[in-house]
Amino acid sequence: MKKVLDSITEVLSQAFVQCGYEEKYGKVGLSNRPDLCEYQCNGAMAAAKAYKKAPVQIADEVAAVLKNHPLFEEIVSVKPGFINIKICGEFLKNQLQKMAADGKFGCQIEQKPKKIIVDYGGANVAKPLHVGHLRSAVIGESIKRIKRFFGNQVIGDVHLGDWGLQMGLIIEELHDRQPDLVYFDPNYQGEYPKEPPLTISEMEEIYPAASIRSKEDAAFAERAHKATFRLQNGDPAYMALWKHIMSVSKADLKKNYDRLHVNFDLWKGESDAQPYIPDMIEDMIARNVAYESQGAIVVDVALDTDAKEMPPCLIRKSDGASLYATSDLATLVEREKLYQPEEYIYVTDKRQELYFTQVFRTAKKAGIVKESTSMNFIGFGTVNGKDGKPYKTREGGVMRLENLISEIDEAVYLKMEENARKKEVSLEREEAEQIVPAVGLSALKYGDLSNQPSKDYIFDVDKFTSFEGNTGPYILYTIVRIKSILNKYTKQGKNPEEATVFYKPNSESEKALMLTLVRFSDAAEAAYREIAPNKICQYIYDLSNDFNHFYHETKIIDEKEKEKQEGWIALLKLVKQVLECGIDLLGFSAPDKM
RNA sequence: GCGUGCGUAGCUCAGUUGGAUAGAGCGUCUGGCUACGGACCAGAAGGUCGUGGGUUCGAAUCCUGUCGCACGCACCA
Repeated sequence: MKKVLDSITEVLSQAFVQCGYEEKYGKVGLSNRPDLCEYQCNGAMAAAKAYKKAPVQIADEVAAVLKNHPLFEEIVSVKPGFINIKICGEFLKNQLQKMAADGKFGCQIEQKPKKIIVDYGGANVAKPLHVGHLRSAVIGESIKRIKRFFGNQVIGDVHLGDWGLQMGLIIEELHDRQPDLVYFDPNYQGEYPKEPPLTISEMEEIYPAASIRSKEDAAFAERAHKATFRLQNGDPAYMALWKHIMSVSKADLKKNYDRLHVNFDLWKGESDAQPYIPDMIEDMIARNVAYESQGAIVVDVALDTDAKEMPPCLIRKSDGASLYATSDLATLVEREKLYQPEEYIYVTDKRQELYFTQVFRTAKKAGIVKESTSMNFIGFGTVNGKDGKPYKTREGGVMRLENLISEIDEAVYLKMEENARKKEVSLEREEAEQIVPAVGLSALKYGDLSNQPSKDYIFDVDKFTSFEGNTGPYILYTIVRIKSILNKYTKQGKNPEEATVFYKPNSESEKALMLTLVRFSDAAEAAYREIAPNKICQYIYDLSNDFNHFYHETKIIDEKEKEKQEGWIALLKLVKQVLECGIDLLGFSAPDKM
């Protein structure tokens, strides 16, 4: 469906041509003076120079031509040379009618859908999720949903850290605690047990303990390194143990990600890439892409155009061990073999930008990834506390994600309790248990996503969980309120489903709401194009505000005129759908009550 | 040292890619609402866009000098 801006631009462009100017000057944008107009065209000022005429004169000519055009309620030229436009309510009404019938609310879906792999999450097996994992999960999930909304085939991969030193640490710690386990008996020949030798809560305790111990006890650290090495060389006992650790940990991670409404299509990890490493490195050396330098194997990735120094990409350490880059490249080998995506998006901490530039260049130079494949790095900033420093626990330790969520949920619960007290109703425990996580999640995700991904932001529980202002709960509240009105309408014995015909705007606030509504596709497309979920937040916040403004001065349920009331119900439904669509793109959903 | 990013209201952030009087929220101040659609609404105060220069009809936005902060600069992930 054609967008409002395009329709107006088309008309303006024709008018410019008719007056003897180039078509390109007819470009129309949103007004930045809503008090004066809804849309504006600045082309007359640009044209003034080219045609050596006063801008006002040009604007006057164009506005005169369009004076009685049916699309406009008003079109005037003003002082320096702006053309100010208000569009006709009837046209707006028809536009909404089309928008409501369009499954994507007027968004232009990708003509040629792409296959895209989004690499996000980055959890480490056996280690608890912490604040650092929050942004990757939240931003990555939203990006995945946005890309998918525009028709692409998107594969989300958690890309677990499942092959590192933490495995050796756990194995050795377990060895010391339960030396009788068959995994540690060198003479054992039988099948290894199907039941895991440890639970998730044991593992949660064992890993940090082992990690601390390795820093104080050099001999233990050495043993852990050796165990890791043994595991990576396929020792059957350790492999059996590793599989148990994996399954226990994955189940727990899944549970935690589910709570965040973060769903991965693939649960691949570094270990999956290991089989590809030897051939890959050999091939890169054989084709002179990689070479030896100071005992290590490296790939030159510097370009003449680089302003900054670009160190070579290391793919094998001088001691023969592989690195993060090795595993990332081998992962690409596997992904190309299995999926051949046309685009990659990595969502990680922005401090890794240089590193990923190296990996991307290496992948292309080595021919692992085609030149035409786009490889994007979305780097996010740090989650800080109110002091502007990385968010920590009160004791100064790493903040676990679980605790962060509990902190938010607790704040939400207290607010709900307080509100219930004000209204003098009691808060049903069962109801609260359903609502609190939903509201908490909106607070957490909206608080994160409303910032630009690349910027650091301050994690402020009070601000995020506030039911007022630019927050997740405020958006949810708006949706819940609409649901409540629709319920009331149903209780009058009417069916909201039958209210499908829009009514032309008859108040300023109603028109403002409609104008914001038709802007959805612009906001969503900008978010899509720029990989910027914060644009969705900005938009749904505007829409919520416009809606609240409108409903405040409109008595919908008491309206006697049937057509008008039905038009409003249709409008409400569309606002609700668009808001729900918006929060779904952000990765959360609204409860029925709150 | 080299490089990258960022400096916008007391605080947290926007700013449609060069347009009119730089916008929101929180906080502060004033007013409305005994309401189950008020977790809201109306209004006020608050700014030399870090700072100096340049480009042009026009700059928070582009170029440049400078100050401050954060981050990164091959065998960690």
